[in-house]
Amino acid sequence: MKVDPAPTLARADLRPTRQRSAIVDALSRSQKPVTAQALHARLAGAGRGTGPGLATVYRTLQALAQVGFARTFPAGEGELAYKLCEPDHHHHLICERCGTVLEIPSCEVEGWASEVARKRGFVVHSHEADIYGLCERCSRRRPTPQGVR
Amino acid sequence: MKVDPAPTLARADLRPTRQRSAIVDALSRSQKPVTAQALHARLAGAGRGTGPGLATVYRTLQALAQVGFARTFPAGEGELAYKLCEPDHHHHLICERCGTVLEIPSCEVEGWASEVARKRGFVVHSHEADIYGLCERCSRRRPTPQGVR
DNA sequence: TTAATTGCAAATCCTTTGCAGATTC
DNA sequence: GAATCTGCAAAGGATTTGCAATTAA
Repeated sequence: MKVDPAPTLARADLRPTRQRSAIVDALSRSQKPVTAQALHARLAGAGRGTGPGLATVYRTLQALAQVGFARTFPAGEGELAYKLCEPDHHHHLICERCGTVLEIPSCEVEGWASEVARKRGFVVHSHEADIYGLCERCSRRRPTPQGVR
Repeated sequence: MKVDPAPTLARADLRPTRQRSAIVDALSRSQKPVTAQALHARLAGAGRGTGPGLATVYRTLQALAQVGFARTFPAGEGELAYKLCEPDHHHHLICERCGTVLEIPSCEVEGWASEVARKRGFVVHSHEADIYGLCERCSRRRPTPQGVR
């Protein structure tokens, strides 16, 4: 799923600095949500002391999430993991074993949502729907599950 | 929605202490998710210095959530809000203005979920689906929205 | 009597901020 | 040049933990 960081940064109205590009690049290589800490460690390990500072990682992820180019998932205790994604409306298929997240573009939940809401006098603004289970690869193996990291 | 705290604690396999009862009681009176901090403050204010300690509030909420008698919602930055709820499968209608959360017992998302998952080789374990919007009362007024508190 | 529970305060630990210097436009 | 970024280190703030005293079973 690797992607050229430039267009993403441009669309998010962020200057394409070396640090930000590295962050988006690393993020785009991951099928799983990544925490700021993990991303920071990963980038520090790669470029021999040349990775972005932790503060920059946080600031960038936050900026991406704010414009909808990244979504946050709860990870561990009090941590947030980020995953790059399109700002369009979509849902997620989340593997509980390996943490992989797939985007589901189509949405057939609309009807159900508005119907349920109407019955109780609610006006629908939006909805979220995520599916948890095992991805194809994981459902073929047996062993121990892992958390989203 | 007030409820007798005893059965809930019993079902959660927690000894019904004065502190825990107070916590469950306070929680059951709220239609909105409440943070541990807020709950602690609320209980301290009520009983004139006799409220449960902050640590106890955290421990109790955590225990309830673990057995499924409470659900957590993200609140503010890095905070969690808790709401008492049945451990059965259900979804939520969340008012973005006043923060009220209604449980929706019926679920018509099953079919959609398994169909979408099957197409990508996923095995479904569970799913979440929450609807955001305005509750009846709020949709009739205009003014400023409030966050979940 | 024994095991669970509480409170307090100290310790954790993720995340945010202030600011001077470096970059991008 | 002006407006944005970065990095560093110092907060900030919610949550967890250790431990002795208290309470439920």
